[in-house]
Amino acid sequence: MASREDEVRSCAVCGDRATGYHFHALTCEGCKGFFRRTVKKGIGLTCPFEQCCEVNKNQRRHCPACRLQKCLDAGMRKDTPSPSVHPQPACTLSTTCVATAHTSSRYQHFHGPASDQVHQ
Amino acid sequence: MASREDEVRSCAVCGDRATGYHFHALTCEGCKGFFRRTVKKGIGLTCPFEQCCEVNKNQRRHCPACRLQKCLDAGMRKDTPSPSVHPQPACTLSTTCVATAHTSSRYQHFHGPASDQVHQ
DNA sequence: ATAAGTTCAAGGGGTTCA
DNA sequence: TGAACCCCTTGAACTTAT
Repeated sequence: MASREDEVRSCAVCGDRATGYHFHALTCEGCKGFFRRTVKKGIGLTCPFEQCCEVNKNQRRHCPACRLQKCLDAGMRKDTPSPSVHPQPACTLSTTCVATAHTSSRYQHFHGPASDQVHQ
Repeated sequence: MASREDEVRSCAVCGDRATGYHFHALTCEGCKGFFRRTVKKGIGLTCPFEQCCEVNKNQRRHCPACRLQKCLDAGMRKDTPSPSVHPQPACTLSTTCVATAHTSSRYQHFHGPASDQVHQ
């Protein structure tokens, strides 16, 4: 139908109108905010059913667990620099350098419910 | 190395198409701008991991700290030879350190994640 | 011709508040 | 919860300098 090149782009999670790429997936403002908040809280969500609730524009609010799951399935994730091979601390000798690198509590990651990522 | 004009010249930092030499290294427009801006700001970037993130065309935005590191490794520098301008690699002093590092001179500066926007 | 600097629209993450 | 807004970073295109 939409023949225009700037045809409506729909949210990869709920199908609503997408506003752009958010956390690596084309999503609407709603799912963008939902994902940000949820990941930040890092709480565990549980689907009261079988983890297969439908997630569309009208029902997306009904089951956060399934919505989050769909977000992840859509490829959403906090920006995690891809940790290449196993990190080889180049500066192992420099006390100063290593000290901060390793003891830093910011050393947590991977899509995880990590609190703060590489962000402002 | 690449002295042939027909050969595709790729950015020494991210592999994207290079547009020429910028700050003494063959780089793309993106890394050129990134380097200029970053050095100018002179803020400390901190990698949430271990300063070993992959830096390619698609991921270069994810970890500014590692991107800057790779710029330096590629030989980029402001024309002013005065070392006071750019960060002083903690590892440069140690031969061993440099030797073990998979790339070359890795450093890690930490002016604290104060207000920096280490973020893509 | 090259490389350094400048401009500016787009991208995208965070915050606010109804 | 999500629309609206804010603001920083990017990078392509352009201008200036050598």
